[in-house]
Amino acid sequence: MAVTMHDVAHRAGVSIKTVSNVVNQYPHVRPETRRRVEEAIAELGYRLNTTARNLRQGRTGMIGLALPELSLPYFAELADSVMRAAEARGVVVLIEQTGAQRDRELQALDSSHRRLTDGLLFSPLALEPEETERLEVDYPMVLLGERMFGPVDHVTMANVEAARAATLHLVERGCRRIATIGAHPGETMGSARLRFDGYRKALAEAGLPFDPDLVGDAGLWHRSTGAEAMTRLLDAGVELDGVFGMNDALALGALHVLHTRGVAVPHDVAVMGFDDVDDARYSEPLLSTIDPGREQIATTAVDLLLERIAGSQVPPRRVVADFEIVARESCLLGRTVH
Amino acid sequence: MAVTMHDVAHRAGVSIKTVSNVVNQYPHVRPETRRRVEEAIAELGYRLNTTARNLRQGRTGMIGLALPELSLPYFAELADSVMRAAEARGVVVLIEQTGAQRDRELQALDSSHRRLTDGLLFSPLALEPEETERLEVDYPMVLLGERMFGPVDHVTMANVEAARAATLHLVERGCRRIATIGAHPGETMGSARLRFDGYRKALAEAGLPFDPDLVGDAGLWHRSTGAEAMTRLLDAGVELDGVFGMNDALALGALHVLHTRGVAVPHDVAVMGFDDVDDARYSEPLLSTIDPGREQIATTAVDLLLERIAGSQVPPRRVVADFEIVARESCLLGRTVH
DNA sequence: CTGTTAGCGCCTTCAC
DNA sequence: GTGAAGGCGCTAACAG
Repeated sequence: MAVTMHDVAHRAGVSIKTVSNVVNQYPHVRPETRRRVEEAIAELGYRLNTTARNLRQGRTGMIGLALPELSLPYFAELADSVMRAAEARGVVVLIEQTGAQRDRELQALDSSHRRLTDGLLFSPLALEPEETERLEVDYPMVLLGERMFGPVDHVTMANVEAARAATLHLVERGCRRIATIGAHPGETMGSARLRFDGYRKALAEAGLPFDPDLVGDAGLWHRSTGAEAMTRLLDAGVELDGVFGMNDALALGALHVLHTRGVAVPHDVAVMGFDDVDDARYSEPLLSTIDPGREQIATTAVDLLLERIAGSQVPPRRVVADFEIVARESCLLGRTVH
Repeated sequence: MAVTMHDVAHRAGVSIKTVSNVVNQYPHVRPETRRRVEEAIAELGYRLNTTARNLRQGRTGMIGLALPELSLPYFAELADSVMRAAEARGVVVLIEQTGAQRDRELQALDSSHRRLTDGLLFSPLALEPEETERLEVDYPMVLLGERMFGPVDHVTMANVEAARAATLHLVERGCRRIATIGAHPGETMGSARLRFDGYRKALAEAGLPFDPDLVGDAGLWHRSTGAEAMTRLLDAGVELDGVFGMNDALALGALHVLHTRGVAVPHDVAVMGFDDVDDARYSEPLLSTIDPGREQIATTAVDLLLERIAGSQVPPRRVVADFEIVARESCLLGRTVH
């Protein structure tokens, strides 16, 4: 069977408690004793039994991460960041996919995984704002994303501000007819609505008129839907010199179409995305975009959750991550007609 | 504190063992007793403590999945399939990223996660074939991918055969000058080499000459590198009427360039990818590709691993998944000059 | 600084 | 068909 602390203690000629002290970095152990124990550990190939520790301590050392889909680049990269942040703090992440389906999101709140984790990072996409009471669960939880505002900690992007900044960035580069792609008409919250609001805000501030003809709807935020929306705009003959894609996939789809149609980017049309997904570093031309602070979101969310797990009872907090404009080729300066 | 079996037993007026029997679907429980226990469970909101069960049973009910990166679409979708397969079998998946770095791959073999999992599904990308002895670990493991052939169970794609089939598919559609993109010159194993071998095999069978000018190298298998390779081929003025991308990202990058250059797909050039990634369903035109049997790979790998965990001592097995040609628009028939 | 004791919540063994 | 006892490997509390 597996080597236990008992075996190590026996071998090192100490008690089991001393072994525990060494393993747990308890400071008051005589160096000589510590050495003997460490030697025994090495010789026996001992490895701590996490399950036993967890049972004893009443925690599992794991946190859950429930997200729509790993195959959506933003979430894959978010998962990456969360795992890194968690690792740095000594906890392990258990990922769960909800497929952005309402019932599976509800299920995640009550799945068997909840018995295996000390808390949950929850990124819902389908739950409705009216269902916030479902978020009143009896375990620590931190919400990610824009979707809900229940009585729990919440880490979110500066959607409005960042979209505004992206649009203004295009204005500063000389754009006067700026289209946006990815709108969800009728939506009252959620990223599409918030980013659209930021876009309009920027136009207003810049003294540019809002033109509904410059708005490209796109339900799913994929390359293909971005390409379709861009195609519709071009086919409609709308005059434009800038495009703000509400995420990078949409913007990349738009870039693709512009290329195909012989529209020079950034010379004729400048393009901004949103998310700073890995792909944006590999496009032609390189896509300018918004870094929404994914790292910060991940580390903050993990920290808030760990505080709750540690027993913090402060009122629900709301953290908005810092964003940054990532200026690349697709909206280089110097494109303006002087 | 949490509700325990003891509480339930007390409430139902039975012993703790009876509760355990009910919870574990033990058949010989009087219906009346079962009902009483189930009632008590519901009333108290009892949930089994998995940690305690795991400690007692000496297993964790979790399996590890170590893969290069979730942000690579193929692996994100593989993770998805593995999680589904595992769920159906009542086990939970713990994902770990290695970044395709040799040291982190080695680390994964010995990380703290190993104490939390009953076994490991390991998909290395950087380890060298000479290092197969590192795979002789003291826990159940199943290898995924082409990279290594150590003394462990291995589930792999039919790389050579599928690449051959993809290339022949282009031949059947009338292609005579078929380029391939994604080659890794000098590689002796790994997907790039195997798929290249399949490509050459198909050419030979079809009686077509192999022309080194039709081979586009690409170290990383991204859209951008695919686009670059395609650009180099076109710029070199090589005559071609078909392209086999060694994965979908490469093929999608090539599609993009062909579009930009005004080359009609599939009319002038037919294109095949490999992997059947989600994106292939959203491109313009839709990308024909190879479904390498990801679902089958996932379910088989999970099954093999669970057999090992259950104690199976049979010699290492090697399973090659079935593949399928997914014919979409990018290589439609009727493009041939008759 | 180190040893002893007593469980964490569950399942297995063996009675009854 | 059900109950009682013991222990999985570890750590918290308290001695010494």
